[in-house]
Amino acid sequence: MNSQSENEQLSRRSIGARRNPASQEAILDAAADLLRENGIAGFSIEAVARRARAGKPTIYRWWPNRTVLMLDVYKRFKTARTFSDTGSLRGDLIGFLDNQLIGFWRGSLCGLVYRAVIAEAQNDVGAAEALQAYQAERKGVAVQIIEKAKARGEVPPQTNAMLIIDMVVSYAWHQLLLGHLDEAAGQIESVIDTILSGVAGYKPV
Amino acid sequence: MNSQSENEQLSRRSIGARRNPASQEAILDAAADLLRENGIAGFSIEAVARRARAGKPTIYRWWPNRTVLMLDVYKRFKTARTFSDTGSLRGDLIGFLDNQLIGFWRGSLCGLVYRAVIAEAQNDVGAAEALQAYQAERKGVAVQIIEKAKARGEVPPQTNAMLIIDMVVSYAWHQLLLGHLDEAAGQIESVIDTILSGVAGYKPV
Amino acid sequence: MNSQSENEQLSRRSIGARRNPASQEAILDAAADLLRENGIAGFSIEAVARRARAGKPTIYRWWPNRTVLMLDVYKRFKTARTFSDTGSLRGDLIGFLDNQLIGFWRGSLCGLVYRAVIAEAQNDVGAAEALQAYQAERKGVAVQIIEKAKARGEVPPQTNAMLIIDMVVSYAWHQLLLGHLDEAAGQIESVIDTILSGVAGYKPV
Amino acid sequence: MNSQSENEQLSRRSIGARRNPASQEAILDAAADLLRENGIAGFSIEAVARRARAGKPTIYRWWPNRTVLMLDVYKRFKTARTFSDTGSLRGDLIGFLDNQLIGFWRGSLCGLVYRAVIAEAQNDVGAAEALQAYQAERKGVAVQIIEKAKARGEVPPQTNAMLIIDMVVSYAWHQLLLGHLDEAAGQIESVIDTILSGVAGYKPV
DNA sequence: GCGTAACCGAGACGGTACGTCGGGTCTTCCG
DNA sequence: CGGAAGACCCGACGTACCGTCTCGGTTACGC
Repeated sequence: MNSQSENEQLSRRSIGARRNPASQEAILDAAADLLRENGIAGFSIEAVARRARAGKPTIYRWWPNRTVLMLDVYKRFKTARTFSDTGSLRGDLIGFLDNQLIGFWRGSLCGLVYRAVIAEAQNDVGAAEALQAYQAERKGVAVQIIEKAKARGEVPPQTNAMLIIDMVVSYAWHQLLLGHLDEAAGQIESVIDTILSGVAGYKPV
Repeated sequence: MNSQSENEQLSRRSIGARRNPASQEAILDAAADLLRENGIAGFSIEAVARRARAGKPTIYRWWPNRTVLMLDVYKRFKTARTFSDTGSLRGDLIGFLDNQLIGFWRGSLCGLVYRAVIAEAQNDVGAAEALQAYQAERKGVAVQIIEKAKARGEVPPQTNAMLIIDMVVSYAWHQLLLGHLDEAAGQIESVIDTILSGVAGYKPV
Repeated sequence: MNSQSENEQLSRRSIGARRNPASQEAILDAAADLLRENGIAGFSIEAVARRARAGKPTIYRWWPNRTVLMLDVYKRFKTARTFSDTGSLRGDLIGFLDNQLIGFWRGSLCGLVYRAVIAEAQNDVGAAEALQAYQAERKGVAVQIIEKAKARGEVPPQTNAMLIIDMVVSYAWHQLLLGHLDEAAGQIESVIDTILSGVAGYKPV
Repeated sequence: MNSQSENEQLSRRSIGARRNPASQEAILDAAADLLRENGIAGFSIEAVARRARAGKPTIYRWWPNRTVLMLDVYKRFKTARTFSDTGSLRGDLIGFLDNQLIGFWRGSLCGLVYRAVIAEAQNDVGAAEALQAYQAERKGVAVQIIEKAKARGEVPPQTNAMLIIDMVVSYAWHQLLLGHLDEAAGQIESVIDTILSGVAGYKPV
């Protein structure tokens, strides 16, 4: 990934009064590399600039703070993860929890990055807003899963779609933040079944 | 709370070769005050030492890092929250989610502190372990709710108790970290009902 | 002075393959204004370009560095200060020290500009050379005062004209650089008299 | 001079709640070295910190700005330059202009440093005040030369002592700032003679 | 009379330095 | 020995300018 950025070495000047894509690439590459190598602790604007052979102002020009930069790194890896429409609500939710959340985070750098973003959002107001906006957009997409199920008659129209999505995402976040993604991967079906059908054999007193 | 620490003002020297409780109190007070006033951003060992009129080494002597200090602040407020045994699994879980998690975090400084702790745990290995341990202990207690329900015959013996607790806690964490505790307070019953009974009217295709 | 530059506002493009006088005026105006308003500290190529609505390369194209630009601002104000030939060496030197140096610097922006130029010349070789050249030329003119006195027989032919001019200019510089121009204004005659006639009543032991 | 600071290499921690002389030495050494090697241009707080293996805050703790630091470097070299009392005003002034000013600046790093200080004082108010104070103190000492001459009856009591000192110092500054110290060294006697006795053979018209 | 060369504004680029804040370590001094 | 005090090195923060570069557009001149 960064082989390209590394062999361009020492020449990446201005290309006029507009954003230089090569610089942006190099910065995102450097940010990703740093996260991969040293984790969140090794990530700082200073270090990214050094690594990318970019000036700090160039970074601050385009990303107001490190959270937004991290989110950009995140989005960069989140390449076209399409919904695999399985035709059933259960299948779709399992696919969502696996492909878009737990499995996706396990299989790439993204889990690490997302942890950092969430952590950052707890300290910084701007970061919180950026994460908020990103969450809203992602959940808006996921809600469509429920809406399709409503159209099919799998769930009643008055079902609180957002609550269901919230519960699915919540579980994934929790496991991510505790570093339990591997264990969680084995629970995916159980989680979805519980949300859809409740605790098996539950008999209220 | 900090009235005591404020009127002792300028004199709190050593009391001999043992831990000075007044200093510990003053430090915890100062930490809590800072969190209350400026949020997580205003919290630093430096600031706590200034506020508490304590030396930094005094803090480092007793708390290895800021995470542990935060956790201590948290525990200090978490005064004897007893389980209100309602006699039903639904009631107990609602009480758990409300009294021990969402409602508890909303009504005090603790939500803020816990957000900071979780954030810290994403960057720092020691912090992660401390949080891990705390989580395990708390969940161990919560699992008893399910076990009691098993004893009553409300749920079958093979029910995965930890998974249910995980889902409840997950939801609370997620809302906490997104700053949605107020909205979440109105969803408590729906969440528990969904976990126990599933989505109302769900008919698999 | 800058009324013209201000009402041309937003349109000053290229006028072909030659220097645009309007731009040069605007840049010099902006430089002068900045010096007037914020002093030397507020003067930077960046700020001049912003103020003049000019591109930085336009400035660098015509002035190799800020010192030369400052010197141009200085020369711009130094409008036709003619020697008032008083017929006596004393009168001429007083006129020189007053009209061309101390009084001139006090009464206009030029004192400020010249301070900046001298300061710049201490750091930058190019600036030093520019100042050097300017000094040589100005002193060459001033030396004529002495030469005229020689022709009149006021001073012997072997008199070191440059040394006298140096001493006069030195005094002015020193007071300028220490910000003592106002106090120095009252000493002008004493200085010239001392240089010409020595300390009154001096009797070597 | 810096051999000591260089071979202590990597160990210079805190020595408790008080100023560490070793650090101060290392910082002043580094500052002097940088000025010696690269001139004023190579002098920056950043570079001094790097060179001295000191933290920037350590420098800012003790020197509010670079001017004060430069002045400290200057004073450090200005070791006990005693007045050589020659018994005559002419001899004393020549000694002052040579030993304390022109000759002193030529023979050491101090000329360079002083140029930098003067330049700095043109841009920065704090620097100007520091230089002002230093000047006042130095001139106060120099004025004693004239006072002794008054006591001897060499000059009348009403002689403006400060003006004479000002003229001597002015000449030195001017030559320093123009980089003409070498040429000026040959003019020392002429300058003092002119100040004391005036232009030889001057006959007012 | 038309291409082209130099100018113009704009602003991004890699850098250096600024002055500040906090982290975690160390030492001294007092009680 | 405990605790305050605070200095130490370190590194990151976010900002200001530096001087260079490329752009797209605009004349005026020379072939």
